[in-house]
Amino acid sequence: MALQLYNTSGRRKEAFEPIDPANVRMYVCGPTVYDFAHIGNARPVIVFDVLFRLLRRRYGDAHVRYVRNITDIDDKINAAAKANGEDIRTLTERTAKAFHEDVAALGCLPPTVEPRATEHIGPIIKMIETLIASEHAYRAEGHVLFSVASDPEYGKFSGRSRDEMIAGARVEVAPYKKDPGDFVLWKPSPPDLPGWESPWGRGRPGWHIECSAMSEAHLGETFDIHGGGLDLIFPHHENEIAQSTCAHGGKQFAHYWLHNGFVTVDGEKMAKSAGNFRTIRDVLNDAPGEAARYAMLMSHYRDPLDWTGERLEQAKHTLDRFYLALRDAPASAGGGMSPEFEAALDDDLNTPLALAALHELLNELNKATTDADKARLAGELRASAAILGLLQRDPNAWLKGPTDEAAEIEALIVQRLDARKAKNFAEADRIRTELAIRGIVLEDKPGGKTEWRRAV
RNA sequence: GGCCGGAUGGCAGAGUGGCUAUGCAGAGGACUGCAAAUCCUCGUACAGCGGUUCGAUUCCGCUUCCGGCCUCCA
Repeated sequence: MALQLYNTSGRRKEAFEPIDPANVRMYVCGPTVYDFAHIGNARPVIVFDVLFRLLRRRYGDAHVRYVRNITDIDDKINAAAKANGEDIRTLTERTAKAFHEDVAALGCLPPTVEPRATEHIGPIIKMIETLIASEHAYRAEGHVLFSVASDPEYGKFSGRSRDEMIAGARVEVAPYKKDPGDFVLWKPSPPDLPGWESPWGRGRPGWHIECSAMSEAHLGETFDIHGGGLDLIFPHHENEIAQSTCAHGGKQFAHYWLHNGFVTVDGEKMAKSAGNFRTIRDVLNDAPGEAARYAMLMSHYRDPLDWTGERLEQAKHTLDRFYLALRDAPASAGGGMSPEFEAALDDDLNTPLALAALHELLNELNKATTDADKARLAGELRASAAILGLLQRDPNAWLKGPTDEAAEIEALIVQRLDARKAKNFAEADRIRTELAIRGIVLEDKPGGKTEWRRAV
């Protein structure tokens, strides 16, 4: 079955067909690096990582080009640097590094290219010049603005008319704008803030133009998939489309637009003022990244997701069950995705249904009686889960966790086995309880062997 | 005010015009010295009101409630 994706442009599922049948190009809006990333930022990174992995499986690793930018020039960055008394460059480097560590812990592959806005000032200026030359942009008091009136298609993507936008505008309109909807492509920058020389004086780019310029630089004028959070539909993506199509003589920008839903925490929108701001770091403190990833994939990417401690616990517990089965299965070579699993992902990345398919495999694996069946099912389970970025670790590493007391635990287990052989069950239970208090769970396997793992 | 998306069992969460996923928690059973893990069985949910239909949780309309966006935002 062919991959179906829900296209925000048109608001329906469509069969995915890349422009070049052999190569896929995808752009996803990345983070603005001014602070630690929160759990809401993690969602698009994980969701599009799953899509990246699925596309790589289909088209080959070398045939999927995934670009995710880093916005390292922005008002919030300037403000945060000032508040910290930190150099701007130091702040963005530090924050970008933290972001990389966080998403790596969540099991996300690095994108093919990770362009930075500050490294694309040349292409940005060039694109703005093109827009001015074709009268889609104009200069006003040191700024360069995009003229929404010059683009009859403006507003179509996000489904709003210009009248509505004006009527609904809740922000004071700068007096130099010809139209209240016009947005900044370039703005002046004072000497104490980052800026670049340009035909319009020293300044810096607006947020929207960065993505248009960087996607063109790394994917060309037209590419296949553009992703991001739901909140970016307007104005960010609407503006990107306007800039890129107008700069490219009306050529279509991205063919498929994918947007992930929002994450709330304990039922409420995350806000520092509400005290429910949850960074990826906070979450990684409570659980392994793989559990957080599983918890994220429990909901369909377009639906809202409420992040709770209970959800994370459940994810952790469920992964224990999978790794328990994998631990006891014979080593398996390769294997493919299960058909049910593949069909679920093909249907607009239905990860909850895909996880259900994984549970079917788990159940079969637990019931399998021959080594051949076990190896086959374990292989299929791992090969399927790999697309979700799950179940790729060594089961014992997952179940036992980092520990330097393994030898001591093993010794106690031997003592307990001796006691059991002597039918001294009181002593055997005493040792088991002692370990339980330390968070160690024992499992007596058939054949007199005892396994241990860390309790959830 | 405008535009969009939701409402499913104790919780999480798919899906479907009739055969009513999956996981967690819970109950009973098998296995076990007892456990743990695993397996088996069980609970019969689709916000409300109308309409279409032989039949609607699924399609249509209205109502209520919730969330997102309306130039900071994943």
